[in-house]
Amino acid sequence: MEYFMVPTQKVPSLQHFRKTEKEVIGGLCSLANIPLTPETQRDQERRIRREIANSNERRRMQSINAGFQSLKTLIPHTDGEKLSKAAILQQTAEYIFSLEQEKTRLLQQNTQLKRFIQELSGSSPKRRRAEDKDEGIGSPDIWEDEKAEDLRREMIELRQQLDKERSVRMMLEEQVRSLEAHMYPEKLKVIAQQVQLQQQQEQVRLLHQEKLEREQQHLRTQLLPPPAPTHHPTVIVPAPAPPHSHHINVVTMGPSSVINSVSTSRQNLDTIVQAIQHIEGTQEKQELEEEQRRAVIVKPVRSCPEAHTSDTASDSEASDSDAMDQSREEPLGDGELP
DNA sequence: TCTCGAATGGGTGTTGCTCT
DNA sequence: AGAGCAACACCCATTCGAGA
Repeated sequence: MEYFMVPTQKVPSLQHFRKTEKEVIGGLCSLANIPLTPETQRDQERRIRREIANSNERRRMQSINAGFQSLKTLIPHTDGEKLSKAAILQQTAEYIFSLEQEKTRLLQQNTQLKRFIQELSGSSPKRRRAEDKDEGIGSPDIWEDEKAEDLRREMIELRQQLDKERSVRMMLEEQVRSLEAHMYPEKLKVIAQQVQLQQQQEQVRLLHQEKLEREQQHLRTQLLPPPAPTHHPTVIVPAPAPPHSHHINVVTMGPSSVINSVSTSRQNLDTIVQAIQHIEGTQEKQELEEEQRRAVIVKPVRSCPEAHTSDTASDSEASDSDAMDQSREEPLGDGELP
């Protein structure tokens, strides 16, 4: 209200106005030879008060009109368009309403863009959680996304661990072979070479199978169309565990288990010991120990839940890798970049 | 003293009718 | 069809009295 008030300094002071009015009225009365009786004096004062009130009312109306003009400049309208006071009020209300709707729309857009940026930059779930909390816009979709993100990260960690274990295994096997060459006589070497050959064949088969896997996966990713981007949460459902194969003759290294890594190295040592025992003619005892050894080696593999992601050369490998691929690909499906 | 609502009068545009 | 006119509606400014 005060904002639109007419500046008071431009308006003459009330006392001055009243004094001037009195003087003017008195002068007019004297000019018209009208006697200044008490009644006429009261009428004059009453009229003067009325005039003052009217003047104030005019100023008030002027301030109201100034406010309407200010509103008119704020609302969208064509130049020269005539707008009544009622129209100004109605259009102002409509304009404010549309601005509020626009604000809501922009806020939603901002939220979506922020989420998209977070997915692109791969920010940590904790940070995202904190940011969402700050905005107060947390939704179940975000929590599902975070679950998927966690699973994906866990999968990557397992992969890295697998690579590390593989390198350790190769190193240990190399050490065993060098020790073997130094320690054992020529007779043992033949047997050791046989065992080694068997292991190499096994490794070749492993590598071949891995290669096939990769090719299949590559084909799947090429043939399957990328999932349409959606804001629905992607829930990763673990693939059903394949039936455990009982091919215990082939003992290979589990991909993501330290236990399996140790078992394979131990297997190599056992194989050498077995060869020595074979030379010493303890054939029956060796077979007994062989049975025990296999039991020891196989048990941890079968009991370990991570065996599902194993790269063993068993029949269940394809299913395992499928499960792995499924859980690896799904988080990427929801418009997420690798 | 200020604010507010009602009443009033003037200006302007629209509409319906009549007349030419 | 177009001009003229009365009625009407709308908007606005002003006045006035009541009340906080």
